[in-house]
Amino acid sequence: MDRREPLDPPKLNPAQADAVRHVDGPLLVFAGAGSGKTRVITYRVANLVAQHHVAPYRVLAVTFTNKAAGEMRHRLDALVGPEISHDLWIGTFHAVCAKLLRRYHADVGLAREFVIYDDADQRAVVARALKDLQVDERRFAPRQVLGQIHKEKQEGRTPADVEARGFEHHVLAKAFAAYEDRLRASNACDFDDLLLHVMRLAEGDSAAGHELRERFSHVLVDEFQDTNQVQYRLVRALASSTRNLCAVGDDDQSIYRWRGGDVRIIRGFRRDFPDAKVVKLEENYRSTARVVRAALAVIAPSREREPKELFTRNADGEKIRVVFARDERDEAAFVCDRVKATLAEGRSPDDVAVFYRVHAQSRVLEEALRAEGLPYRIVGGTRFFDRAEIKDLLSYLRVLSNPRSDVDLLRIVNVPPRGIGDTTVARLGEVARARGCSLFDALDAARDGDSLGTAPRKKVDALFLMLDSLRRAAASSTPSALAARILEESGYSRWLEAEDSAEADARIGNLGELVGSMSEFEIEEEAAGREVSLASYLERVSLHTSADEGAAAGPKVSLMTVHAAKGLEFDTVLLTGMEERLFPYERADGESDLEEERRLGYVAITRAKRRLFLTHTMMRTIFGDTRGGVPSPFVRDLPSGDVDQVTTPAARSIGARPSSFGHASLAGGGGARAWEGRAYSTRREPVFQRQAPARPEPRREPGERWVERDTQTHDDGDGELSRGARVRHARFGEGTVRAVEGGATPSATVHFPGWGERRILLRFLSIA
DNA sequence: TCAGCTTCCTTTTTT
DNA sequence: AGGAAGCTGA
Repeated sequence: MDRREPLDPPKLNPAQADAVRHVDGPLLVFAGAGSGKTRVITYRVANLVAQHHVAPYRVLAVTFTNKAAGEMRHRLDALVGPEISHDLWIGTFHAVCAKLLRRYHADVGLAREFVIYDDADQRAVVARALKDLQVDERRFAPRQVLGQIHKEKQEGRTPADVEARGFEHHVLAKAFAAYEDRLRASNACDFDDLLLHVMRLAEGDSAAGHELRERFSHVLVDEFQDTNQVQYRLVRALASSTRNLCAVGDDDQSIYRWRGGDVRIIRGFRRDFPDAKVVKLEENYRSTARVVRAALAVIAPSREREPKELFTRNADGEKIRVVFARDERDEAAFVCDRVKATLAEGRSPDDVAVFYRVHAQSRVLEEALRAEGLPYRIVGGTRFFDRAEIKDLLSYLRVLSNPRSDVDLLRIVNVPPRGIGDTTVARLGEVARARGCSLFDALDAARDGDSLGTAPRKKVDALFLMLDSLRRAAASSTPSALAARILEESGYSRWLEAEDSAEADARIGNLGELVGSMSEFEIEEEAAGREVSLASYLERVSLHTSADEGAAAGPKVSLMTVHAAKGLEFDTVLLTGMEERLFPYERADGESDLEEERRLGYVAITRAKRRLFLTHTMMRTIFGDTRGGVPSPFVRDLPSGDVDQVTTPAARSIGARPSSFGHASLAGGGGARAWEGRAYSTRREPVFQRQAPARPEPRREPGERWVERDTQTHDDGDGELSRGARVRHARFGEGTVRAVEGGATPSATVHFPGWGERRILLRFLSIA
């Protein structure tokens, strides 16, 4: 994100000042897009602490993402100084609750080492529960059932509540109950539980509940329009002793209904807090007047909005371009063209963003950018921590920390292969059930007795002994050292090495990175004076995800879904796929879903600071079928006076006319050109590619399988790399070599600015 | 145990 | 179209 405004107060406008000055009692801030919300939040917190002597540790500010929390912390560091900022409670809902549960775990029936199950773990639990229930697998897919369970949990309901809804919910209620039982037995939580546990405590009569309600004097919630019922009840409870609850958000930007966010909460806040002070931030400082008008035109038809008047004093700026392309490839060619033109103006690729409604649209865009050698990054997508080898290693660590975690044990019981197949695992499951113990204990029990044949018994014995010895090692070593030992003693490293494939090498590299990041974590935590334990590392990892994996080095065009774009801003925005069925997405039907699509369109448009393109195509191939494209109704809502129509040559050559509005002005030049796909790029404007890299970087991170496909980044390792050399790594960018290690898999220790020292296989480095 | 085949599905996604 | 997950045969 590029927020480089100075931290010393530019003048606050009256509304902003109003919000900042408010001290006691409930406060609701409607923060329009680009209205300086973050500034208001941070100044208000600073004001509480500095002017009103509120103890920093009694201020709680919650966000939805780590990134938002990090930014808030960063800004407050600058405003009030690190010593004070350090004591403020700033974090995501989940991180804050995890921290509280570290203190109150016993009150909710968890052991101190409880683990947090991610999506895949949760699905595994549901799958096992469903198997036990012997329900029709076709009617009850784990994924679906898990989704239902989350929906219930996000509304704060229990299996009993579901059961009470009637017979047709019986299976769901049973599965839900079994899921909860299994989590509890595993000493594990899902993400919802972190919040639910704390919410129930804070609403309850226990001593812990009383403490929780007294703990914070001021509670602040960012992106309040996306809160779900549980989150709302949680912050209400936490703020109940003082009622100093400050909610900041914009109902027009509520786009997460599908994951529990309930826009009615922000709209109904005044009903729940009739004495709330309400402030509306309505002046937009981000965008040109045309962009603001376009955004307002798109959101205007929405019903049930909180009334507000977004305005700007910025100049009109450039007209918005609505671009009619032939198909998605032509659209991509247009995008490339605009990127080049922007670079030719001397701007950075960082200034440009390409948005789409669904990930499936990204592939064609990527291909085109890559073919043109334009640097780009995909924001979102698959995460480092979802990679199989990473999850394996983490499962080892989690089993060692919390042996009751069956899901983790199951994951690694035969990885690497050690002759403990499905049959043996099933037997172990029976043992566990018969004794009412965990799988880990069943492992121990099966070492003698006759539940297993001789051969499997030996294997199980060996596994148990290995885990047991690692467990003892766990007590006395750092997480990173333990991880290294696991890789050694479990045979995991040897297994991968034996595979001797590019993919296996990549996996080894990933594991190396993980271990490296663990040492980094240890150093950081020690420096901050915090206790370093396996449990604390695991917690950090569970709550920490792709968004923080860092935008790697080098300026790049950003590609992302509109959802991922919320909260960001860019000089130039290309909003693609503005067609019926795609945006609004066809599966969003029903009035309230359409309203949310509209808000999504509003979010997309308001990201643009200066220049905005909306593209649509005549036909599009997606999900395997080709369809004709009708311009999105949102395009038709745009104010005609602020829009220029453009038709790409390829589209024009097959007779496309911007007929959808009738006030079109055609882009000049270039008569009919070929039918072939690249028509547009054949008449590209003169481009000075001084910014474009001579050779395109390999495509990488987030989003991809971690397999190095690009041979030119290989360094054959014949000694030309030495201390002090400048090298480049796909994820960490440029760095300086500190040491080189030879051997079968030569590697180097490299210092990357912002990342610290990493040990990296030479094959992943190129000379910078 | 595993590669290769089939079938199914496909919005958005943080934690 | 393309990916993931499940299944089957060697």
